[in-house]
Amino acid sequence: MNTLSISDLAREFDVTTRAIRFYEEQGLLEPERRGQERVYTAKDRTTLKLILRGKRIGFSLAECKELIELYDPAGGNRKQLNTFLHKIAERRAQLQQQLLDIQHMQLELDTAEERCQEALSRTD
Amino acid sequence: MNTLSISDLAREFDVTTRAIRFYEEQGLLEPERRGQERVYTAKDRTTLKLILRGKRIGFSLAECKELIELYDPAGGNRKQLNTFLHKIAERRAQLQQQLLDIQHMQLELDTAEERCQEALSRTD
DNA sequence: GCTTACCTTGACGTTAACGTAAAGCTAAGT
DNA sequence: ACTTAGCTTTACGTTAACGTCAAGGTAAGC
Repeated sequence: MNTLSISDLAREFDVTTRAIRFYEEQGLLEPERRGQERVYTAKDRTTLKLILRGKRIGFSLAECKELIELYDPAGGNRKQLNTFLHKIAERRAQLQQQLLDIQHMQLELDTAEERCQEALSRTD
Repeated sequence: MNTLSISDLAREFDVTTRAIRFYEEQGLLEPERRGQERVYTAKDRTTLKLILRGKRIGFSLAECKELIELYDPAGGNRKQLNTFLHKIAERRAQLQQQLLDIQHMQLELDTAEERCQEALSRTD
């Protein structure tokens, strides 16, 4: 029986136990109980991984929840799947824009650095 | 005299006038006044563009302010420039991770979609 | 039996980035 | 004179995602 405690999970993914309980409170996780302690399985661990991945991409917890529910009930609802594929497409577009923005800034910072170094060299 | 009103700017960049005033309140913008009305120049417009670009990348307003100050005083401080190049590097790494995360999800959603379509085809 | 470590719930606090009235000035059109 | 449109400041409200006590239960080791 490969089960995990809440702090096992917290350590592994570098989040606080408070955060994990919060995800449960929001309905993203439902671990079993041994007495009143939470017991996490490999599936819960996968779910948490999904949550954190979703967050990194910029999804809200509510959106992460939708994402998770997409995997659970053996795929009942086709419409939700499409709306979510749409959301992912949006994120990709946003990522593309971010890439452009960063490249833009990089260029401007490069010239700023040049000006700065020129000014410094004149001080010598 | 190519000057802009606050709602000109708001329209052009699709932000509210409240947001623009907030940026000023936080010290990111300092437009001139005609009477008590704000008057924006092309330079202010560029600054706002920088702010919004910074935000898209994920910088906080405080960080955006640092960014702006990098261009202003004819480049005085070498140290700040380096710390900011560092921050940009961090954002690029984060972007890379986001790309990976999105690819990951895309794969998983692809298989989820397959399962879903299988299930649907069996219903026929 | 006492300490230590880890777990629980409950509830209030926090931060960023604005939203949203409230209350009023001003210039333009009718 | 009246309405409309756009501008102003002041100030309280909002949302997400936790942080941070408070107060206590439990199991292990000495």
